Amino acid sequence: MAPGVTYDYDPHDYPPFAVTVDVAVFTIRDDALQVLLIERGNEPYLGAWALPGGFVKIDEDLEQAAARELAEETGLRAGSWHLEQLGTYGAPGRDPRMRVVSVAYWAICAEVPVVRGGGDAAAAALTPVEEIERGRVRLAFDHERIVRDAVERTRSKLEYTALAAKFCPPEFTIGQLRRVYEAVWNTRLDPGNFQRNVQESGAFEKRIEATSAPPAGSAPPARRGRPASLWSVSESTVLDDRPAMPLERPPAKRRRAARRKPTKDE
Amino acid sequence: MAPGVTYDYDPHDYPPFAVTVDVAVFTIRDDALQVLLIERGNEPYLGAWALPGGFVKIDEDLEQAAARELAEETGLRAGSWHLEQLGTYGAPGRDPRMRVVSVAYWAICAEVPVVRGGGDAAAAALTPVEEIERGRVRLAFDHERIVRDAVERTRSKLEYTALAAKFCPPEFTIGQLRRVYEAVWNTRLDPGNFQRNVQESGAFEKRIEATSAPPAGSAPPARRGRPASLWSVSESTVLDDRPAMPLERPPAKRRRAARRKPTKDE
DNA sequence: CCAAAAGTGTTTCCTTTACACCCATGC
DNA sequence: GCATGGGTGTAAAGGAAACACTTTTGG
Repeated sequence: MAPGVTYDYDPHDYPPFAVTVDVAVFTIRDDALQVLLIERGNEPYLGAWALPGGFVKIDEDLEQAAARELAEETGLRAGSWHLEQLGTYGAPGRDPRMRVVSVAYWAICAEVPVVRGGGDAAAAALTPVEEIERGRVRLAFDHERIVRDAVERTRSKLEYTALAAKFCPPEFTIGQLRRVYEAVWNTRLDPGNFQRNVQESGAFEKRIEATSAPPAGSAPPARRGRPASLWSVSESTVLDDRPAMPLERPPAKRRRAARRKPTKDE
Repeated sequence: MAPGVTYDYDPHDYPPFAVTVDVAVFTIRDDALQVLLIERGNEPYLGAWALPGGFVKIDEDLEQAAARELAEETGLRAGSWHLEQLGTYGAPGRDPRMRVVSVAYWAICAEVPVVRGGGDAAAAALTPVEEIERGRVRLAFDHERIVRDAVERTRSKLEYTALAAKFCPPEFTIGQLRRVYEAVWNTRLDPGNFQRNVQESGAFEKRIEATSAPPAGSAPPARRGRPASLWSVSESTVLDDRPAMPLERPPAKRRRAARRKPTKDE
């Protein structure tokens, strides 16, 4: 549909809506799940924190609009993220100016370069989702609801897909991947069992055998301990889709503290 | 937001969209999952099959609009269904007349009285989803995509919630509930194991102990065999939410044909 | 009587869990 | 050496699947 097209409908029957997209961009930082927020530079809610977003253009696809907002706010280039529709929020009165229907998206990025306000954002910052879940951050519009829904959806999807890999660089160690799950559910997983599960899931494949060679390039800098092999998502894996991950179910039964080795006289 | 409100935005910056809802209404009929379709009485796609739907009113909530369409098309009264948002479909050009963003919903009804065309529907009919999955029915707009997504979502939700009960009357036998799963996945489940799973899930509770009394009222008419107890969803069960159903996972491993009883000399 | 549906009992098998333990590195 | 993270082995516990069997009805 080209710009300049004329509409042949009667506005009385077909009321005009403004359509926006809002994007919840997640990343792992400081071993915690964080979401990108911007400080609003315009009314309403001037000065409040909100999700990045904006109006959909008349000839623009919805996901395209979300990707555009995401790129504007982070400076990242297309394809370096996973972007998916979350749901649509359109209660009358959610925006005091006009009737707005907002299509919410959520995204996973391995890292989010926080850009100083692009567009109408006064500032941008990564915020731990735990802050929001505890109600310690006041968000504009119904964005708290959107963030809560997005977090739930993210956790849900990580349980049965290989999407966790999108929180990591293209090649990663199994330990890095484990730390994603540990951050998202704020829990601890058994490294040995996790190792096996990743290997046997078929969703990942080993790229670089562990070597003593200096891990150059984009590989994670060795810190300590035995060098790890680097893995990536298998060619055939559809990130987005089930069934991928028979990993340890992170949120289900919380792991008990390690038990002492039983004494001989037991 | 009251009718007659004036908008303070510039249509150049905030282009006007038409917003519609489309509803995929599912029910079980003839032991098969079926979806309600209407035959379009207007252009475009005059005469084609489509999902029930229509324009959202300017002061109407999205779910309210979906419920209104559902009630108009089925004659059912509010509350007798489960209605949930599916996703939003808004590619430019999906409607040749104008730029439309459609918020799709899906619903479960225990039974769907097929009403002759309400509104702009020439006719209405239940159609087995298998017909659509096999591409044997041509649908208007992008409604085939919506139906496929809705079916997938329905199957997914039945796996981990107690929503299957919404395909049954308020009180139902465990056998009725099993037949829902069997219809939705077109499979056979072990009656004994299913029985136990329902009882132990905690999501349901027994209402009426099996009796020889004539099953009057809305109770299902006894057909054959031993009378069954009637069950309903437990007070505390949140239908919509996990975790409810550790039932047999219907689509996963397909059940093998029953094996013969091993002979003694085996 | 037989067929069919409801409901219970039981065995077998497979997966998950909770570790123990060895390996390779930095300090 | 010692702490730390990578990676493998394994025994025990728990749960799912298969199916025999009993109960109660209609025809």
